[in-house]
Amino acid sequence: MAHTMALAAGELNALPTQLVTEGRESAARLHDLLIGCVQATAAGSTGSSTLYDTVALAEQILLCFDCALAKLHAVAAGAEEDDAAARSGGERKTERRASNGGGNGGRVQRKATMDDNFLWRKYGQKEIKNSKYPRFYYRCSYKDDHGCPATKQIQQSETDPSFDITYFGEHTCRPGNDDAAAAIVDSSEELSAAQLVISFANSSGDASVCWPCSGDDARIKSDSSQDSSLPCTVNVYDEPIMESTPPVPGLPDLKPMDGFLLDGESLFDMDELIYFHELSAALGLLDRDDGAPVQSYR
DNA sequence: ACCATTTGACCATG
DNA sequence: CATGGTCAAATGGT
Repeated sequence: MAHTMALAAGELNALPTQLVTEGRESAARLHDLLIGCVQATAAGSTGSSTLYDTVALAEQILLCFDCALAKLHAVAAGAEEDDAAARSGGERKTERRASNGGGNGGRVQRKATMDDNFLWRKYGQKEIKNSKYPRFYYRCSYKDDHGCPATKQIQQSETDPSFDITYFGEHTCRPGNDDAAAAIVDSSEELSAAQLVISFANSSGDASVCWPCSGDDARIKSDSSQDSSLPCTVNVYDEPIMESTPPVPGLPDLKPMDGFLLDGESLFDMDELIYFHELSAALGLLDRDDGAPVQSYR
């Protein structure tokens, strides 16, 4: 392997994913070479069962890497929200939101599998009438530092294993205004393409949902352009989808993480690691062929 | 000791 | 008055 260099302390977080990614790429190349051997062998003879076994082994290695990548990212995505709270400063007195209880206009609803990229502090939880699941209330951890008015509400959907996340207000805690906030965004921007492969639960892309200052959100901003203070909702799929993924016949109980990643849309591809159109669709940035509404106003 | 989360109470709205 | 959103003291983790 090529990764025997000393590790910088700052790389400890990102490196496991990078290592696994590169390991997977190496396995993919091995798999390609073996496929080439199989084809060459099959052209002249009946083929070697040992060779087929080797190809199967390579495929299993690939699957292991896929699963490892997905799990790595799942852990990272889960830790991120925890870190969000953990890294925030102390809470002080806060103001009641001006729009509290009062007529919110529209709301943008999106389907996504990623977390956002902000630091949130939970400030409340409420049982909602006629709803099976409680609603959780979060506000931006930088509300105190930057007066950031952004809040979000999370509630598990009653109809599917997703979470409805409704955002209120705009983030004013921009990168550069605060070291911690900048560090978060910087780290997300350093995510490799390979990480994106498995990281539709990743936080980086979703930041644009309610961060009109970032580059990608022009479309979203325009979609909810009536008023930037209007709330928007994101449906986030969680682990249960992954668990519903059927086992792969003939292989150990290792499951491709496609369900976890894209609601069953795609498995990793050796040649094209990033499906930007699918990513965009998953993010609700593009209209989908199936006509499913990915954005709506209420 | 500090800080984030929990949770009951309080407040605003319809 | 019912409901949802927020506050803030209590609690627990590090």
